[in-house]
Amino acid sequence: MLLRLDKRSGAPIYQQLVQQLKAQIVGGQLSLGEQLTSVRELAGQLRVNPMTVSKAYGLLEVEGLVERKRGIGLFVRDVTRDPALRREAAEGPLRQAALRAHQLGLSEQEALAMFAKLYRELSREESEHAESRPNTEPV
Amino acid sequence: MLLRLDKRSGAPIYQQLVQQLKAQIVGGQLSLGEQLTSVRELAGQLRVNPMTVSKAYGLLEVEGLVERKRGIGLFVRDVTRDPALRREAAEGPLRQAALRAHQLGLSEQEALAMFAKLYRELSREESEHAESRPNTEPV
Amino acid sequence: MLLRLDKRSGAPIYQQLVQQLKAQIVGGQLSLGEQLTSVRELAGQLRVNPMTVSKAYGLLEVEGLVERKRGIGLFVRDVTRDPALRREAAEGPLRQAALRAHQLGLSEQEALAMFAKLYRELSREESEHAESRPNTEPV
Amino acid sequence: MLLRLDKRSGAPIYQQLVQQLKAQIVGGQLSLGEQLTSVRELAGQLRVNPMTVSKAYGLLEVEGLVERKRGIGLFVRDVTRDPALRREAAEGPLRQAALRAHQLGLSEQEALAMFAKLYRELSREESEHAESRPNTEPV
DNA sequence: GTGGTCTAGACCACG
DNA sequence: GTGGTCTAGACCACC
Repeated sequence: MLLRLDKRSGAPIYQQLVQQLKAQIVGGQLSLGEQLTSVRELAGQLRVNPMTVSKAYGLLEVEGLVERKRGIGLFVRDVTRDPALRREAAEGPLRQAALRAHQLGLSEQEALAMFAKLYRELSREESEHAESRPNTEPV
Repeated sequence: MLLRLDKRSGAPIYQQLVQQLKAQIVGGQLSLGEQLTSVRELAGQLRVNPMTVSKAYGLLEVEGLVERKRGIGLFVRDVTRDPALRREAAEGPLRQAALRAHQLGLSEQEALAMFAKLYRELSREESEHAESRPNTEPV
Repeated sequence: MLLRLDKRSGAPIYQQLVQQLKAQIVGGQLSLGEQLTSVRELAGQLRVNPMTVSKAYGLLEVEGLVERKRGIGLFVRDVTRDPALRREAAEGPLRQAALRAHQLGLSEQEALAMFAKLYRELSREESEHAESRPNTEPV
Repeated sequence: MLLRLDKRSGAPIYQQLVQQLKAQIVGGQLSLGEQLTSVRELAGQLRVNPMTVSKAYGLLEVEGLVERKRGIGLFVRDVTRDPALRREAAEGPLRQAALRAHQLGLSEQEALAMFAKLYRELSREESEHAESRPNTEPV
């Protein structure tokens, strides 16, 4: 699970977790039946209070995106992965970023170049993840 | 001033204002010596309490980006507009957006297309603004 | 914490708080790691609105003198306690007082005597504080 | 007239003026019948809006410390100069200064030494004033 | 329990 | 008209 907390954003941590986990479920990065990292381990990796992780997981369960198997863990449920929905879910952060780039006076070309570069970095990081990635930041 | 509040983001309103205003100052959208929209007017436009706007303005003053002229208003101070700084300031939101797009399983191409479209919408909105200022949101 | 608000001074309450707290931190009356009186309690003791105290605390945080631990409280950060800085920080109010004494035509001897007396009263008050904390003003 | 504005104090300028002028009248630095510096000149010297000086003068007149002779200027009226009153009037700023020194952890000895030094500087400045002092800060 | 944010509305200082 | 301060009270996030 590729999660990144933005301490400067001002948004509550549990909310950042919910949004990112939800995105990965809807986006298929977390596949049906996959087990979520345990509360304690994730809390350790993110250096966050376990209650915070627990709260986020709780909200995912309430929304029906995740299923709790007692004594075992949380698992991703079957979920509509409608491409239109996914694009819609991406719109908020993208608009936010476009706004900021615009306010900063970056040209469309500059902004697009930066965006593409950052996107590729993420892809690269995750593939490295997949190979060997025991227990360290970033998650 | 093109400002957009994201009620869903969880970040405090005054902080959203600070970040966006700071971006416009550094980005040159608000030029040196220009007067900021008055507290009361901006509060009215954004349908927000004047104290919230005032708090944001106060923080900008503390940071030295803005100067208060008593009884008159707030004015943009001289500020370094180093392009490198601007790109750096844009990085946070861009990375956030790239992350979300990636988590949602959007391809780089899809994401870039959406980003470009949103950026252009902003440019269009602002130019329309300039022509005829209908006294409505967005600001 | 020995804090005294001067209602007649015309200076905003939050600013009086900031200056006095800053002085105590730099002066070592509030030691490293010590927890500040909670917003609500201090507000109660000073008979002031909690937001006013909170605003003062917020400014101390912005200045880096104080650290917020979420859900726990505010704590004094490590800070240079250079004696020269302390004397410099004392100069403002001392000059102010000297000026007023001079303007009122008090001789140097008279003024010094009054100053010494007032200083000793403060020391006495604080030591009494330490022994038995009667839940009353002054703080 | 030896007047000093403290921009950092947060107290309104006109109030600082009132207090200092009042002190000089009660203290006898401004003697009976003496004419106050004109609004415009004082405003110029202090680099302050004339309305601010005017407001201060107006309040002195209301309090009966000063008399307006139309077309000529303001003059100091006869006023009780009870020494006890003068000491009382000095107490506020002195206590303020003692508090700050105490909060900063200055010893009584240190504080007294600083106070004495500042007091003497004022006396010296004023005597220099008396000799030749056309139009520059400090007033 | 901790601090933080926001609102609505009153009042002040300054030009 | 400008910005600023303060209050009272509601509600949130985190431990």
